[in-house]
Amino acid sequence: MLRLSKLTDYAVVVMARLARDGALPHGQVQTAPGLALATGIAEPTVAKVLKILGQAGLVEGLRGARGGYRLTRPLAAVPLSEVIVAIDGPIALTACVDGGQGQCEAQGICAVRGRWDPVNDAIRRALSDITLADLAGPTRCAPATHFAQLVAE
Amino acid sequence: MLRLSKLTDYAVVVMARLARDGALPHGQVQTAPGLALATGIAEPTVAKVLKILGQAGLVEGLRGARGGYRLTRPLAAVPLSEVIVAIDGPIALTACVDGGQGQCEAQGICAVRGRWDPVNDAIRRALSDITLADLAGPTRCAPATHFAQLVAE
DNA sequence: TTCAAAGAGGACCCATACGGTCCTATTTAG
DNA sequence: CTAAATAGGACCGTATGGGTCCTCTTTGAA
Repeated sequence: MLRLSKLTDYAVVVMARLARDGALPHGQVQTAPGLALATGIAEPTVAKVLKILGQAGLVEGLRGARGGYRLTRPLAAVPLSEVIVAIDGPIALTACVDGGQGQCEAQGICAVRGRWDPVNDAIRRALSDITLADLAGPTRCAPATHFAQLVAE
Repeated sequence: MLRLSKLTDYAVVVMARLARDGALPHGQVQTAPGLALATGIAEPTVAKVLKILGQAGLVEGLRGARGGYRLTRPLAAVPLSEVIVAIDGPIALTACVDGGQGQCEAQGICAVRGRWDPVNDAIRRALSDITLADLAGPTRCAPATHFAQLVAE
């Protein structure tokens, strides 16, 4: 089954939740424990995902008390491919295209050598054309600057 | 790293080799040991791949002495997606789209529920538009009905 | 008629990768 | 000064899949 890792799935859910709760660029922040509660994902896992997303620059972490995370870009500006690369690493369907380092032992007789590139490009293109906004759908709630929105959870 | 299984990679190589050596529909057959030698892939692994491809109807196995395998369709009529499905199973990037059976524990609060379908469709479309002929490249040798072609290997 | 060569169909083992957890250090608001 | 939160690791158990092997069936040829 060609599938992406669970962590990537979690990352999409978490980022969608950040947007929904108003943790937009230069907005308020959302804590990892809070996101865990809101998404139903275990808290250490949420923390791990957010740390990785932070290293990739997709979210911004504010340390200290009253710290938390917020997006660095609106969801519509984040292609899905970028999240996958951040969590899973480069998108390359076969090992033999990862640069010249891992020399394939059968390269002398391999009939398809170098021909996977169009396939990888097609996949990357498909995943780049979809943004997290497409996955998250319309934000049902206005940015939760209203207290009523918060307690309604 | 979003990648397909090694077995799928092997399958493409083996099928490309079948075509190259003239094991076309209604043509001569090619044995698993012979293909292993020709491709550099271990013989039990080649046999395993061919058995799976046979179940999927992508190759035809002829039993008995002088038996072997041949393609059931020319490479240009085999989309890459079909090989991936045969070896890896259905193409679905996340678990939550595999029908209703594996109910996601967070389905009540999941913000992206049901929105992965366009992503999966895009991937499937990209992989369906590429045929094995694209991956194998031009067949350098004419179908090996000439004995000279065979011994030249 | 017998034998050898080849596919069909499983069962099985093991290494790797990944999910998941936890620990410690650092930062910062109150 | 303390509590709350992120940052950055280390660590472990399990599940998946790659790879091998064994047995049975089929079939051409001696």
